[in-house]
Amino acid sequence: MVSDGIDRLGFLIHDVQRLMRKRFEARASGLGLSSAQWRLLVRVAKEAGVAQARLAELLEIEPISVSRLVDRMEEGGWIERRSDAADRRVRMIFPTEKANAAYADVKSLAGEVYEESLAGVSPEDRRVLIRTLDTIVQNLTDGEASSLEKMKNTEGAAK
Amino acid sequence: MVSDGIDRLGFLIHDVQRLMRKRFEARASGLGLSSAQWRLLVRVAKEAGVAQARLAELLEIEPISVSRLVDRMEEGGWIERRSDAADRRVRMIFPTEKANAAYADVKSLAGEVYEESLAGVSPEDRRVLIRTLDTIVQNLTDGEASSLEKMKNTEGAAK
DNA sequence: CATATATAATAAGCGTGCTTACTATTCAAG
DNA sequence: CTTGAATAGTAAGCACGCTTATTATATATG
Repeated sequence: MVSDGIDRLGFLIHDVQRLMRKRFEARASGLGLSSAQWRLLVRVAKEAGVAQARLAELLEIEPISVSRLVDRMEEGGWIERRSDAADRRVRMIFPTEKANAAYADVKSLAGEVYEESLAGVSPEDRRVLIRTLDTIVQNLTDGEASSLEKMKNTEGAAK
Repeated sequence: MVSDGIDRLGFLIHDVQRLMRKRFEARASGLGLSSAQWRLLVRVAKEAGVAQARLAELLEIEPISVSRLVDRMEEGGWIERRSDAADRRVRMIFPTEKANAAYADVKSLAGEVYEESLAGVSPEDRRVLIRTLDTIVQNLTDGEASSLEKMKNTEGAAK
């Protein structure tokens, strides 16, 4: 019998994800971006001209989900599709000026939400949280989603 | 400036939630239940006859989401709607035999997924994880979700 | 009684994920 | 060259969350 509340882990993760997304969206709605959209925007801002299939890998969602996300972001003027002369199957995705301008805003918004989330949590506990979540991702990625596990260092590496 | 990877918190939470849900659904698909459905099922199993509005509170989702979830679960033979003679606006939700039988299975399935997720994580780190996630939920619930956060005491209250 | 407000549930429509199936294009093998 | 497999992207349709609006019922008040 666990007295740690491990039996609530799924509920907790679910709640935290939902609450964080909700709060972020409340902030970012002024910019006209959803969390899925800004997630994609960050990738495109860092790697202009990336193909949709590559975005699907990076975001770990299905290509069709990228397709429709890109549809709406193109309508919103955030990104631009261009054909690849070398491989005409490919649509290369570029950020617009508007997108590049919003990138910094969106990062500081996210930082605000993270700080609000972690109010009252000690630096040590924060480290344990991040480390443990990393472990969980690894545990659940190994052996199941065999192909895309190690491209994690595209985001948080810069120090 | 954080060097802890706090800037990845949103990504991590998002990934963990998605991976855990995915793995659970892979397991529970044999039972014909999604994670949203088993979440509701747990509540109904524990409190047969609960009203939909109360379920929305407990699950912290909107009444309309409960309504359509219940639609599908009724079709699937998991739950049953009955009218409340005392208040004809109310639909009381009852688990079927099938649901009660599946309840235990679903709990041990969840336990399996939790253990797989936490492989290699020390008991201390597990405690920190749960405690910190609880804190985050509190931090994000206070002050923003103004309408439905603290009405947990509607339980035994004035009738 | 009559009217106004509150509550329970639902309807309509959107965003974002999924699966399955399709077209267009590229590439490898005969 | 032709055939067939693999890849990039899209279409259709479903699940589950949301917001906003509507219907039915209950309750409070003039």
